Amino acid sequence: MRIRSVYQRLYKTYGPQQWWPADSRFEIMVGAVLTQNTAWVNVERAIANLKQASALSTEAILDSSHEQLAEWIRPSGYFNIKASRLRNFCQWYQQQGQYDRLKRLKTALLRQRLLMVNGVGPETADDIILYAFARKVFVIDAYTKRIFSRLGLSDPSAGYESLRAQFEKALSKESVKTFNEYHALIVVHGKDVCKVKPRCEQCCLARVCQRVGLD
DNA sequence: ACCCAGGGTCATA
DNA sequence: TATGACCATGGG
Repeated sequence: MRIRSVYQRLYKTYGPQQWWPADSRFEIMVGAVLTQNTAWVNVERAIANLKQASALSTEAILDSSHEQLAEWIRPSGYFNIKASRLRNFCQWYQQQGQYDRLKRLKTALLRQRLLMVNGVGPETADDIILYAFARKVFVIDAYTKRIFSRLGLSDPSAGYESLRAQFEKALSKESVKTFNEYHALIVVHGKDVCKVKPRCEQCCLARVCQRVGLD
């Protein structure tokens, strides 16, 4: 499996990323929702607003009005829809008994429950499961699809679940720490190897291969 | 001015 | 099942 050798190369080149950047598990979960299709620096501003208002908790978020919540998270974009999603998530989190209760669930069941929340899709759920619950799920994002498809290691038309299964099989003997670092390395340095989305297949492929050390 | 960022939902075919 | 529209801010 070359999925493992790509990891070795990335880790050796860039070192540990120490993810997820947050002060608490709840902050990770909030960040996972707010970062949907959004630059992280904007999420940081939104989270800073919540902290300054002492609103980074399920209670404060559930007690606030839609307008107030939307105003706090405005810098992260899509603020109306994300205000609803955050509220949905907090309702669910409260109802499920928060971390201490949820941590008892097996990974597959935890994932299934997370996906029931309107506003939490596969990637957001897996961010939460991996970084807040420290379970071995591999988060598939746009860079992962792009890079591995250009390396010829995955089918370009492969869906989320299929890719996830492929990675999790290849990394089944690895630790949670490896899952953690691998996704972080792809997100932080993925744009390094392939800056633009468009199709400079040749140059992108060449750069990816060079960085990652495959022929 | 244009493109994109640590996506997801819903309607349509 | 697979696209497309939509959400919306901020940096390059």
